[in-house]
Amino acid sequence: MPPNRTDVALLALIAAEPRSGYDISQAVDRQLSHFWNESFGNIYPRLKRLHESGLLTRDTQRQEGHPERHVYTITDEGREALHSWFHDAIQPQPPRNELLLKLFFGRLSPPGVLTAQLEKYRAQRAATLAQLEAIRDMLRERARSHPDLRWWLMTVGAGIHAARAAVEWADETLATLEKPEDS
Amino acid sequence: MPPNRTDVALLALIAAEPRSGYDISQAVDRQLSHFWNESFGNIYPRLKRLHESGLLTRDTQRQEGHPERHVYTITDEGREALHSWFHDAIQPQPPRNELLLKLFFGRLSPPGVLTAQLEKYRAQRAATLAQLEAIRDMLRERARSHPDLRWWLMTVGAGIHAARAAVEWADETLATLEKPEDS
DNA sequence: AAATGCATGTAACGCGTTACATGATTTT
DNA sequence: AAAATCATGTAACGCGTTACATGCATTT
Repeated sequence: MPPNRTDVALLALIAAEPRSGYDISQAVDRQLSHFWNESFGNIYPRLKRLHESGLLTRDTQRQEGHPERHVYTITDEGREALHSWFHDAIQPQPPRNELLLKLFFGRLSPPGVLTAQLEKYRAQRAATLAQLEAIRDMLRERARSHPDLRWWLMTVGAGIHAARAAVEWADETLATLEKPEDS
Repeated sequence: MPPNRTDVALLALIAAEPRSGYDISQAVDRQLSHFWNESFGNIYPRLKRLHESGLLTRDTQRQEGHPERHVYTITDEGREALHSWFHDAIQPQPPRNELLLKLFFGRLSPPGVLTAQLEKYRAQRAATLAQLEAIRDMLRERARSHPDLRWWLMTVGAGIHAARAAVEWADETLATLEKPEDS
């Protein structure tokens, strides 16, 4: 039985360095958020299960005043599972693009509404593009000799290409909407 | 309470023309599959609920030899719900891109594996691109005066832009992987 | 004879989110 | 004094998928 997607994400994060549930949540939000997400209520039970099935070990750190901190480390068995995941075929997530759904049925829409939706979308994607370009530049400067640099640049690059394409498409589409129907 | 995403998709499909559950499943697979999906086991219970809450009417057609066919039509209340959905802000689906997850942790991967994954992805996206371009050309020819043409071309255009960007990114990334680590 | 298509639905399950619950420390 | 941060977890729920269940008509 292939491990589920949350499990492998947790395994990879912990394989890179030992972490607690809280650490993982932070790391996802700070470093993976443009292509991955995990919710609190899912992380903790999953870590528990991974620990129980021997893919992780747990180290409880007691600190005065603070609640206990459970730091997880990957085991050899966990590393094996991680390695086989890298080989596994990628399971594409079923597409659900609500903007495209609205556009497809655009004829049924009240006039003007979809133009507004598209403009908002365009703005969001342009903002993402700028943000990712800034991250890319920052990485090239400050992480010049980090062993993960090339891998990080790849994922940022994916976001940049996608965002750029989205902005171009939105502009093209908005231009079409301005023209009369019989163009 | 805003209707859920499956409900609005069903409403839109039925607003465009009255359909049965089976018809909907077909239409989704044939026309929306590159940006939307619906599963059988979800469509039927949802239609039932939409009917019960008055957004759809149901017309039962009996045919000899065949099981009954339940054709749904949208009501005024349903049309209202649909209109307000067009105004609603788009709920972005939380990102989960497994390929990027693998790449981000690429340093932990057995050598060569990610190159193979990327090549496969590149091939898939290139195939999608060709397919969408064919659909676009076909639409421009055969649906020249269809009132939905412009809307359909927009969604196809989104797919084309996205696929093209994906192929370009994959090529760029594969080129990086061929170079030695210290490039 | 077997496979495919038409046609409808239910049951069980997995996954993940949101809200709930708690409480100290540090910053504003 | 209030808000944010650190830190862990549980409970309830919603959503959607897969598998189950049925059966005729048509095509191969």
